[in-house]
Amino acid sequence: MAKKESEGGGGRAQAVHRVLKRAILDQALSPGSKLPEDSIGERLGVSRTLVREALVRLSEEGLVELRPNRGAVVARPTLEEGRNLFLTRMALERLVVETLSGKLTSEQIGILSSHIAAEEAAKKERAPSIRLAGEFHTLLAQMTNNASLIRYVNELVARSSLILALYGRPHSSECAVSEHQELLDKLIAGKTDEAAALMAHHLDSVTTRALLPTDGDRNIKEVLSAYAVAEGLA
Amino acid sequence: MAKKESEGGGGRAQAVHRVLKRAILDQALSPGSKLPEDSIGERLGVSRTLVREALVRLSEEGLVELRPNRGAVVARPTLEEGRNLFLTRMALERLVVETLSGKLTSEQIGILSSHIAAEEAAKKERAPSIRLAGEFHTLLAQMTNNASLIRYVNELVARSSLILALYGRPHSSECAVSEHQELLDKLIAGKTDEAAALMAHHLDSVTTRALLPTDGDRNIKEVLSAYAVAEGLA
DNA sequence: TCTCGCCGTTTTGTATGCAATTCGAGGAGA
DNA sequence: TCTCCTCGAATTGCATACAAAACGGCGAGA
Repeated sequence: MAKKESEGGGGRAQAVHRVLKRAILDQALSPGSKLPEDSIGERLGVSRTLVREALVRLSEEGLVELRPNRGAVVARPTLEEGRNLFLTRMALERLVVETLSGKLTSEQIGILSSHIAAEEAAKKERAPSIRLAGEFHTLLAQMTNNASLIRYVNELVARSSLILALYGRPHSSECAVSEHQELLDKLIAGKTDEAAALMAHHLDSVTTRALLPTDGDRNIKEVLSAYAVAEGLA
Repeated sequence: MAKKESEGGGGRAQAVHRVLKRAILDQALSPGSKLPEDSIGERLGVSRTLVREALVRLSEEGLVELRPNRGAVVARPTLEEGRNLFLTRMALERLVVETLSGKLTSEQIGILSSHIAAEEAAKKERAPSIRLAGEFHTLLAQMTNNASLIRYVNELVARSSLILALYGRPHSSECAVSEHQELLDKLIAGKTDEAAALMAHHLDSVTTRALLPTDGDRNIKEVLSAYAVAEGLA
């Protein structure tokens, strides 16, 4: 009964997919990074065929951009795509809380509570805390038992990491852990509307706190100012 | 400027993908049909490699089930997945109408109106009318300019066809054309809440009218009764 | 100095070949 | 007759080979 392979899924293509996805979400591969089939396959000990399959999957999930004849890169969503993405997230996560409100089992509550504790513990380290914050949302989605909802929330949460990597403020704690705790309380209490409002506020604050400041104009200025100094242009 | 290829996308892999997707949505390939790589490739004049890529894409979209070592088949969502799917659809399409309400340009109104006219005209033919009804929803989503929203609505609408193919009543006109017209009217008038309610009702009626009747119990009984008669058992 | 175009290198696109697995049809044994 | 086993055919999993396209450097010409 023991599995020979290190892990789940099916074949090695899935494994490649998981490796790349993980690397992207950890920002070991940052948006815009090239993903050459050859070197990836060589490094992972598989042929280009499998790397290709993994890249196709990732592109379907929106984590990778496949440019015909020009190779794959880690996706670089625009700021507007980012905002739209959070709009979509909000619509879906509202469904999540509506589905879950007042219906959490004690086992589920335990899982969520300990997850929040883990978030609290990891608050100081940037990379893990980002991942854990995302996982809280996917964990919630998981509990709905709604396959399509789960898939989409997963994708959106994953892509949110990209957005935050690109446009997020360096020090914004993307998800205030306390908000997760509050949300959980409302869900347990079955206060659906309040929970939904909280979720909306929670996601909205991410976009305004971490994303908005300030609309790309500032980014351009920042970028240019660095060059200006280097060129002695004030 | 004239394209050599018959259509859009990029390479031939996308073309294969489109062909298969179209065939599935037209129910030329019905749920459960086997999709052997080499016969498809042979028929389409491409190698298994490209068919494989297309199948991977389709499986990511949820239209095809990829069974390791056992080939691909057209997906057969369960009834429960179906219901959940419509729940998800409702959440997303609510966002669509909220986004669009009161903001349709006259050009867009024209497009939608003529589409509704086309639906009306094709009302009698089963296959095209199903496709057109779906396209109305994807058309609306398209107009939001929200990339992720568009993608998900597209996927969900496509999968809805599968659901209806599997569990839909033979004669249920899945989307009453008049409801599309009403919805459009509300959107133009900017009556957001009414439009949202209408959309909710519209989708809900699909699940209850076409899907619910009646919860699988009846299906089992029906199926068994046929066999019973054949065996002289009542 | 700047631009354009040529050509070698690198990377992707696609087909094909071989090994591994599954499926199904007999056939032996009970 | 039923079950289980074996073996061959069909199909997938994966690697590799070759063709085509893009990238980059270099030199010619303005």
